[in-house]
Amino acid sequence: MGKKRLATIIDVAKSSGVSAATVSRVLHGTAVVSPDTEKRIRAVIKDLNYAPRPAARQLVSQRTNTIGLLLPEISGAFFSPMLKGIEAGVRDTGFDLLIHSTHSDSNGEVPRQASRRALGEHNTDGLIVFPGSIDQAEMRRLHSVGFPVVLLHQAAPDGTNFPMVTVENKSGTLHLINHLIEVHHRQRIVFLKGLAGHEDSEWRERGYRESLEAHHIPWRPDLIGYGGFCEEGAYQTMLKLIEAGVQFDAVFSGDDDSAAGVLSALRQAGRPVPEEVSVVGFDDMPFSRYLSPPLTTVRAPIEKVGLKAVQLLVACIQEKQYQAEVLFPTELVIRQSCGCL
Amino acid sequence: MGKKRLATIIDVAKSSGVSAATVSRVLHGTAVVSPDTEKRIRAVIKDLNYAPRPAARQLVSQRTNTIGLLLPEISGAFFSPMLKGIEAGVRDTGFDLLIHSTHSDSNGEVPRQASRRALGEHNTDGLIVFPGSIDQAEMRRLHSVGFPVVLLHQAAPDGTNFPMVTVENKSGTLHLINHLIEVHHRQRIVFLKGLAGHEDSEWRERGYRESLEAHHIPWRPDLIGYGGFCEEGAYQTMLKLIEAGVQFDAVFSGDDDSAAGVLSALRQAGRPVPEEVSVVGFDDMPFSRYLSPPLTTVRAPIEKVGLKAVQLLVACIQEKQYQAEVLFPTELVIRQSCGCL
DNA sequence: CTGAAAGCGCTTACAG
DNA sequence: CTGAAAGCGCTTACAG
Repeated sequence: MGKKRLATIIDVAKSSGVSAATVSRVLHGTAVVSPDTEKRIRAVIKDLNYAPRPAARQLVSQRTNTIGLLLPEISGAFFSPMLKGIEAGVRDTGFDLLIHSTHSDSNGEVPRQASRRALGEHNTDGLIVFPGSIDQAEMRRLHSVGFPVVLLHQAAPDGTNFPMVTVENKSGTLHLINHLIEVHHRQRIVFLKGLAGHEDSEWRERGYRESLEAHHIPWRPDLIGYGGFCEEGAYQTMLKLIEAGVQFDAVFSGDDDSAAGVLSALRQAGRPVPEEVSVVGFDDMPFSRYLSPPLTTVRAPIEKVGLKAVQLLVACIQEKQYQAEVLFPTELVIRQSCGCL
Repeated sequence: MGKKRLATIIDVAKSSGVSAATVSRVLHGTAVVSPDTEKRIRAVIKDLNYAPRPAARQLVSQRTNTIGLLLPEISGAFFSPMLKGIEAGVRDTGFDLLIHSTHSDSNGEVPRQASRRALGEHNTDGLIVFPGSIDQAEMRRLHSVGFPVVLLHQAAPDGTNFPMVTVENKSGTLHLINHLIEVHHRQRIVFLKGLAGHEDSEWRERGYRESLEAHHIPWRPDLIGYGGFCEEGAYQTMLKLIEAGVQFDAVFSGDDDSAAGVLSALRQAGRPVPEEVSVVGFDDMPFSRYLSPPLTTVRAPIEKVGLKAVQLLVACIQEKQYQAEVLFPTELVIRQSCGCL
């Protein structure tokens, strides 16, 4: 029950009657070892339940074999598949995954200087960075010291050329809005945007505008609202739009989380979907097909984004070739909230 | 742009004209250092962008200052608040968080021997363990070597006394089913369970049975189905029940994820909720209030569970007092899917 | 095929 | 208040 001292490579070496160097060699397959001794050593390793201490390896190899994930906060349905993809990538490549949220602590304190150091060159070999988790100055510093970083759903800031991975937001939205206009003859389409600087939101807004323009539908500022890419924000905004008497026949909520809020507000206001109002989202989350009515949306392969980000980062770390930017294609998923079937 | 060698404590010491020991002292506040030298050292640290290498610290201190999180797979709405709580706890206590999913890799391979070693005594000071991520033999081994572990939503296996944290499943369900029976006069209540061995599911089933018994309602095997605590499983099962002609006037879906599937199936089958069928869930996820109709459910403070788990684990690690078991109270949240309002 | 030795970057008694 | 020295557990040339 008391803590047992962990076996070290020296323990294994002694029990096997060899030197630590030889044990190290069988551990890494880094040199030929006679079959006999190898077998003996492996038996002892198992017997002693020996596992190399990463700390010691890190110190001598100057590599941590660890990837850091930096995020502003953990929330939204989006987060889960993203992490799932990242975790899968990390597992495939044999790296460890260290996670840190730069959000305020549970007492609501803002992060101090110390937290800037939570993840960095001292404890990881590279970083995957969510939008909003570190500022541009830190990104530039990381870039200037040549530290591997890959960006998720955001472009590299000026002065850096970090690779980034995201999804085809603009064309995905374009097809989505085209569908609303061409098939369902919608003309007054609300768009609910995210926070200023939210790049997914910005690209989706561009797709929205381009579709309107292509169909010679005037762009109306009163149809643009803030949804915050979350249920509550979208819900509140829709209630206000309705109360303000804004006329609309469709809503593109920005993403699927907020589509749930939109649907809820419309239901509460007695506006039948899709008969009177079409509602569409973006992402195609697991719950989206189970909304009422089932949500027409754009499928974004978020798990793949996470997986790819790890692969790019590992390529950076290993100084191999890698793509500077990968944009995963998105796909229109037609269900019933738009008015189809 | 090339990789710069990171500053070491020796670099700081030299630039400050002191020894490494003194630098170490100001870093830890572990001894009084003259104000002058301290100020000088701090300036150099900042100037050189020095951060201590955890690997070196770990090696000498024999502590990793990191907590490991072991999970079977990342999915479900449940996961996000749980991780959020864990991350908050870890941040508050100054530990790092290493995450590993024991799920098959992205090629569908089953985990090999190696992955048993992904997280353990060699690279963490303690483990938070999700159900299904490690087997009982490994738990017993961990226990026998005195390694700190806290269990989430599962009881400690025989032969171990690891602390566990979860929520009041049984009484929460009891109140939920009582509400259905007493207020809405439901008599034929479907229960959708999770996988065999899923302890939350088992406790909820007990609460369900106790409520029925207390109201002298016979327990009917044909009303028990498998929902798997996920949208799809619940959806399919409901479709089958309906097709089989099973009579029911309410559904307790097991959790909120599956409630979305139930609602969807019922809608598709043309069974109005809540007029003809009451539907209730468990967890109170962010999306639940936005379902149609808004879901009556039981609020489970999952984020608190995660936070508490970290606190218990840290107490174990620091050999302080800790509770052997913490059960967070749950609370009935009445919305409209049960038939209220 | 194998071992002795140096060294990775830190902390911690031990002296002073 | 401060420094010299040992040592944490490993890997890696260097010899043989």
